[in-house]
Amino acid sequence: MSMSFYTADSLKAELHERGWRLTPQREIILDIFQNLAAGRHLSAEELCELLQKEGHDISLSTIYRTVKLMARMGILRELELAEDHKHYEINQPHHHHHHLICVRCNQTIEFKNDSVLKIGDKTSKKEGYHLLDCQLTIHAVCPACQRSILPV
Amino acid sequence: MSMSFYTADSLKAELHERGWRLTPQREIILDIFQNLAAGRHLSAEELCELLQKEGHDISLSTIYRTVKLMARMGILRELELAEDHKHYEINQPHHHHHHLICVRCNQTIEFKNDSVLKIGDKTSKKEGYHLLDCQLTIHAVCPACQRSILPV
DNA sequence: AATTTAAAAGAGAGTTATTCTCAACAAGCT
DNA sequence: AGCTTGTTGAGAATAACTCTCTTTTAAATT
Repeated sequence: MSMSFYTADSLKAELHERGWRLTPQREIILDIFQNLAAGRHLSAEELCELLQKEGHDISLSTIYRTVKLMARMGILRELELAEDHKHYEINQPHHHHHHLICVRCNQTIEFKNDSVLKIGDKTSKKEGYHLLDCQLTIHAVCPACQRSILPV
Repeated sequence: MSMSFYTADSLKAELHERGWRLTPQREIILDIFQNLAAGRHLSAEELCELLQKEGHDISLSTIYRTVKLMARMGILRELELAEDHKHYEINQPHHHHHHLICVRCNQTIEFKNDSVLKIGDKTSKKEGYHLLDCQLTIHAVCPACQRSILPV
């Protein structure tokens, strides 16, 4: 199972294992995600704005590269919500949750379910895979949209 | 729970409920997916090629519109595999399966698990949502990539 | 501490999946 | 048969993301 908390040091160690480097940009981005409210996720654009608001000018290229890197390391979860871009959030088993998405209005509800991670663990182990993240995504129609006559 | 099989007639009925129409294009695309081998999925481009091979010239615009429509109706599942485009497959509870994806080489394994659909059912019911589809996606590192020294 | 070297950042161009626009067409009701 | 309005097709437009290439810099080595 993936680690819960990364410090700058543990990130540095893991990067060095692969011949990579800890840069200020990577440290700052990790910090942003770790201080985000539980369950809050960001798109690349949103992360860029948030960084600028905090006085960090990190290029979009670097942001895209970094979130993808961290997702591949298991530090971040890459979410495919209903919008046309990805979202990222910190990957912490304690706050592990899933998403119920309305395909019409895109309203999204987070929910927890302990069995899911167990299934993910069991399945990846069985195939010899090293688990990074598992997500249950439910596509459905919310109560409001069921009622609406509009063919949205 | 969503229906298993759509005929041209049941598709027509469901479209008409919403003031929509059954067109030859929609009928042909439904037919393609229903005759696809179990578990086989197509991207919009692949679907376009397959249609052409069978002598049906349906524009890419229509293909994109149709698969999205059918996904929103619960007829198709919209899959986010590791590639940079979506895949679609027929949504049949009997053949309901999930995906284990290697984040490094993108190799994907399909697996079944009966609990997942139950969780999806229970969760959507609890929130008053009408279930269309639920997918468990596991991101992991495959055995080969764990062994490889290359930092892919 | 200075040197070295290869990874990473930044800037902006490039790519590509997907959506949008709008005129022409046609499904299905009357 | 005619009418209404949803749908198609063609291509332009959009936007998320990646790539390229030069400059910078982390960090290992001396």
